[in-house]
Amino acid sequence: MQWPTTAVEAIAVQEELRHRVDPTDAGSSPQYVAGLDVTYDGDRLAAAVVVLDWQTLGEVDRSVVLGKTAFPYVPGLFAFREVPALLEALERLSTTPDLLVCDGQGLAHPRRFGLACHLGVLTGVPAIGAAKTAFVGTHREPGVARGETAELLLDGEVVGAVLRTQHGVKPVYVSIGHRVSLPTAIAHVLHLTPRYRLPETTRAADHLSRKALADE
DNA sequence: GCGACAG
DNA sequence: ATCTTGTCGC
Repeated sequence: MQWPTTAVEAIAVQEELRHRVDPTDAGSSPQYVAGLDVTYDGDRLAAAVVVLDWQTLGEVDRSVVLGKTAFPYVPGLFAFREVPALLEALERLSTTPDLLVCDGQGLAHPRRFGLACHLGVLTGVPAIGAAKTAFVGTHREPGVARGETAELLLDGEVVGAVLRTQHGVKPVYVSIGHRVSLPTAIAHVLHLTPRYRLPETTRAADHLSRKALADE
Protein backbone atom coordinates (compact mmCIF):
# COMPACT_ATOMS: atom_id res chain seq x y z
CA MET A 1 0.00 0.00 0.00
CA GLN A 2 1.42 3.44 -0.93
CA TRP A 3 1.29 5.91 1.92
CA PRO A 4 -1.68 8.32 1.75
CA THR A 5 -0.99 11.81 0.43
CA THR A 6 -4.26 13.54 1.14
CA ALA A 7 -6.60 13.72 4.10
CA VAL A 8 -9.32 11.99 2.08
CA GLU A 9 -7.04 9.03 1.39
CA ALA A 10 -5.84 8.86 4.98
CA ILE A 11 -9.38 8.84 6.35
CA ALA A 12 -10.28 6.04 3.94
CA VAL A 13 -7.37 4.00 5.31
CA GLN A 14 -8.61 4.55 8.87
CA GLU A 15 -12.14 3.55 7.95
CA GLU A 16 -10.83 0.35 6.42
CA LEU A 17 -8.46 -0.61 9.24
CA ARG A 18 -10.61 0.37 12.20
CA HIS A 19 -12.63 -2.84 11.97
CA ARG A 20 -9.51 -4.92 12.65
CA VAL A 21 -9.04 -3.55 16.17
CA ASP A 22 -9.38 -6.21 18.85
CA PRO A 23 -10.43 -4.51 22.13
CA THR A 24 -10.04 -7.63 24.27
CA ASP A 25 -7.16 -9.17 26.16
CA ALA A 26 -5.38 -11.46 23.73
CA GLY A 27 -1.99 -12.22 25.21
CA SER A 28 -0.85 -12.95 28.73
CA SER A 29 1.15 -10.63 30.97
CA PRO A 30 3.90 -8.92 28.96
CA GLN A 31 7.60 -9.57 29.41
CA TYR A 32 9.02 -6.94 27.07
CA VAL A 33 7.32 -3.52 26.95
CA ALA A 34 8.15 -1.00 24.25
CA GLY A 35 7.80 2.76 24.52
CA LEU A 36 7.57 4.72 21.26
CA ASP A 37 8.05 8.43 20.64
CA VAL A 38 9.05 10.83 17.89
CA THR A 39 10.83 14.17 18.11
CA TYR A 40 10.65 16.72 15.29
CA ASP A 41 12.76 19.52 13.90
CA GLY A 42 10.96 21.00 10.93
CA ASP A 43 10.49 18.15 8.47
CA ARG A 44 13.20 16.03 10.07
CA LEU A 45 12.38 13.51 12.77
CA ALA A 46 13.85 10.92 15.10
CA ALA A 47 11.64 7.93 15.89
CA ALA A 48 12.69 5.98 18.96
CA VAL A 49 11.64 2.69 20.50
CA VAL A 50 12.93 1.56 23.87
CA VAL A 51 12.16 -1.91 25.24
CA LEU A 52 12.00 -2.41 29.00
CA ASP A 53 11.78 -5.57 31.06
CA TRP A 54 8.29 -5.71 32.53
CA GLN A 55 9.42 -6.79 35.99
CA THR A 56 12.46 -4.58 36.53
CA LEU A 57 11.62 -1.75 34.10
CA GLY A 58 15.27 -1.93 33.08
CA GLU A 59 16.18 -1.29 29.46
CA VAL A 60 16.80 -4.36 27.31
CA ASP A 61 16.82 -2.94 23.79
CA ARG A 62 16.59 0.30 21.83
CA SER A 63 16.30 1.57 18.29
CA VAL A 64 16.27 4.98 16.61
CA VAL A 65 15.44 5.96 13.05
CA LEU A 66 16.22 9.36 11.54
CA GLY A 67 13.97 10.43 8.71
CA LYS A 68 11.50 12.93 7.34
CA THR A 69 7.84 13.46 8.13
CA ALA A 70 5.52 11.37 5.99
CA PHE A 71 2.46 13.59 6.45
CA PRO A 72 1.62 17.02 7.86
CA TYR A 73 0.16 17.25 11.35
CA VAL A 74 -3.61 17.14 11.07
CA PRO A 75 -5.67 16.43 14.22
CA GLY A 76 -7.20 12.99 13.70
CA LEU A 77 -4.57 11.97 11.15
CA PHE A 78 -1.62 12.21 13.48
CA ALA A 79 -0.60 8.58 12.98
CA PHE A 80 0.21 9.09 9.32
CA ARG A 81 2.94 11.46 10.38
CA GLU A 82 5.00 9.04 12.40
CA VAL A 83 3.88 5.46 11.80
CA PRO A 84 6.34 4.74 8.94
CA ALA A 85 9.38 5.75 10.98
CA LEU A 86 8.12 3.93 14.08
CA LEU A 87 7.51 0.73 12.11
CA GLU A 88 11.05 0.91 10.79
CA ALA A 89 12.41 1.43 14.29
CA LEU A 90 10.40 -1.58 15.52
CA GLU A 91 11.81 -3.74 12.72
CA ARG A 92 15.34 -2.83 13.71
CA LEU A 93 14.93 -4.11 17.25
CA SER A 94 16.62 -7.37 18.13
CA THR A 95 13.85 -8.01 20.64
CA THR A 96 10.17 -8.63 19.91
CA PRO A 97 8.07 -6.55 22.33
CA ASP A 98 4.72 -7.93 23.47
CA LEU A 99 3.23 -4.58 24.40
CA LEU A 100 3.48 -1.21 22.66
CA VAL A 101 2.91 1.89 24.79
CA CYS A 102 2.17 4.72 22.38
CA ASP A 103 2.47 8.45 22.96
CA GLY A 104 -1.04 9.36 21.84
CA GLN A 105 -4.59 8.04 21.70
CA GLY A 106 -5.99 4.67 20.68
CA LEU A 107 -9.79 4.34 20.49
CA ALA A 108 -10.16 7.85 21.94
CA HIS A 109 -10.28 9.19 18.42
CA PRO A 110 -13.01 10.69 16.17
CA ARG A 111 -13.06 7.51 14.05
CA ARG A 112 -11.91 5.22 16.87
CA PHE A 113 -8.54 4.67 15.23
CA GLY A 114 -5.78 6.69 16.83
CA LEU A 115 -2.03 6.05 16.71
CA ALA A 116 -2.09 3.15 19.18
CA CYS A 117 -4.75 1.30 17.15
CA HIS A 118 -2.87 1.96 13.93
CA LEU A 119 0.43 0.60 15.25
CA GLY A 120 -1.28 -2.33 16.93
CA VAL A 121 -3.22 -3.40 13.85
CA LEU A 122 -0.24 -3.04 11.50
CA THR A 123 2.11 -5.00 13.77
CA GLY A 124 -0.34 -7.39 15.41
CA VAL A 125 1.34 -6.60 18.74
CA PRO A 126 -0.85 -5.65 21.74
CA ALA A 127 -0.88 -1.86 22.03
CA ILE A 128 -2.24 0.87 24.29
CA GLY A 129 -2.40 4.65 24.04
CA ALA A 130 -1.18 6.88 26.88
CA ALA A 131 -1.60 10.54 25.92
CA LYS A 132 -0.54 13.59 27.88
CA THR A 133 -3.57 15.67 26.88
CA ALA A 134 -7.18 15.10 25.88
CA PHE A 135 -8.22 14.89 22.26
CA VAL A 136 -11.86 13.84 22.14
CA GLY A 137 -14.58 13.04 24.64
CA THR A 138 -15.88 14.37 27.91
CA HIS A 139 -15.13 13.27 31.45
CA ARG A 140 -15.44 14.21 35.07
CA GLU A 141 -12.31 15.00 37.05
CA PRO A 142 -10.80 11.83 38.54
CA GLY A 143 -10.02 11.72 42.27
CA VAL A 144 -6.73 13.19 43.42
CA ALA A 145 -5.14 9.89 44.47
CA ARG A 146 -2.93 7.73 42.28
CA GLY A 147 -5.03 5.10 40.54
CA GLU A 148 -8.24 7.14 40.44
CA THR A 149 -9.99 7.08 37.07
CA ALA A 150 -12.86 8.69 35.19
CA GLU A 151 -14.57 7.37 32.08
CA LEU A 152 -13.76 9.15 28.84
CA LEU A 153 -17.03 9.35 26.92
CA LEU A 154 -17.63 10.06 23.23
CA ASP A 155 -21.05 9.79 21.61
CA GLY A 156 -22.28 7.86 24.66
CA GLU A 157 -19.45 5.34 24.38
CA VAL A 158 -16.55 4.73 26.76
CA VAL A 159 -13.52 5.33 24.55
CA GLY A 160 -10.89 5.51 27.25
CA ALA A 161 -10.00 6.40 30.82
CA VAL A 162 -8.63 9.52 32.47
CA LEU A 163 -6.08 8.16 34.92
CA ARG A 164 -4.30 9.85 37.82
CA THR A 165 -0.87 8.19 37.78
CA GLN A 166 0.54 10.05 40.80
CA HIS A 167 -1.09 11.93 43.65
CA GLY A 168 -2.19 15.38 42.53
CA VAL A 169 -0.65 15.34 39.04
CA LYS A 170 -2.45 16.05 35.79
CA PRO A 171 -4.12 12.85 34.61
CA VAL A 172 -3.03 10.71 31.65
CA TYR A 173 -5.47 9.73 28.89
CA VAL A 174 -5.45 5.95 28.47
CA SER A 175 -7.20 4.08 25.68
CA ILE A 176 -7.24 0.73 23.94
CA GLY A 177 -4.90 0.28 21.01
CA HIS A 178 -5.20 -3.37 20.03
CA ARG A 179 -5.54 -6.75 21.80
CA VAL A 180 -5.71 -5.15 25.26
CA SER A 181 -8.89 -4.34 27.22
CA LEU A 182 -9.35 -0.97 28.89
CA PRO A 183 -9.05 -2.30 32.48
CA THR A 184 -5.84 -4.06 31.51
CA ALA A 185 -4.52 -0.96 29.76
CA ILE A 186 -5.12 1.06 32.93
CA ALA A 187 -3.35 -1.57 35.04
CA HIS A 188 -0.44 -1.56 32.62
CA VAL A 189 -0.04 2.21 32.77
CA LEU A 190 -0.13 2.11 36.56
CA HIS A 191 2.55 -0.56 36.55
CA LEU A 192 4.69 1.62 34.31
CA THR A 193 4.30 4.74 36.47
CA PRO A 194 5.85 3.80 39.84
CA ARG A 195 7.35 7.27 40.27
CA TYR A 196 6.50 9.73 37.51
CA ARG A 197 3.37 10.96 35.77
CA LEU A 198 4.24 9.36 32.42
CA PRO A 199 5.09 5.69 31.79
CA GLU A 200 8.78 4.80 32.07
CA THR A 201 8.54 3.53 28.51
CA THR A 202 7.35 6.90 27.19
CA ARG A 203 10.02 8.73 29.16
CA ALA A 204 12.79 6.49 27.85
CA ALA A 205 11.65 6.80 24.23
CA ASP A 206 11.25 10.57 24.58
CA HIS A 207 14.78 10.97 25.91
CA LEU A 208 16.23 8.76 23.21
CA SER A 209 14.46 10.49 20.31
CA ARG A 210 15.44 13.93 21.59
CA LYS A 211 19.07 12.96 21.99
CA ALA A 212 19.20 11.29 18.57
CA LEU A 213 17.90 14.40 16.85
CA ALA A 214 20.19 16.70 18.83
CA ASP A 215 23.30 14.60 18.15
CA GLU A 216 22.46 14.27 14.49
C1' DG B 1 -21.58 28.93 11.84
C1' DC B 2 -17.56 28.91 15.33
C1' DG B 3 -14.10 27.06 18.12
C1' DA B 4 -11.34 23.15 19.56
C1' DC B 5 -8.08 19.87 18.06
C1' DA B 6 -3.15 13.47 20.16
C1' DG B 7 2.07 15.26 18.59
C1' DA C 1 5.60 19.51 18.71
C1' DT C 2 7.90 24.08 20.19
C1' DC C 3 8.47 28.98 22.03
C1' DT C 4 10.20 30.10 27.40
C1' DT C 5 12.30 32.06 33.86
C1' DG C 6 12.48 31.19 37.83
C1' DT C 7 11.22 28.30 41.39
C1' DC C 8 9.81 24.64 44.60
C1' DG C 9 10.84 19.95 46.23
C1' DC C 10 13.38 15.59 46.66
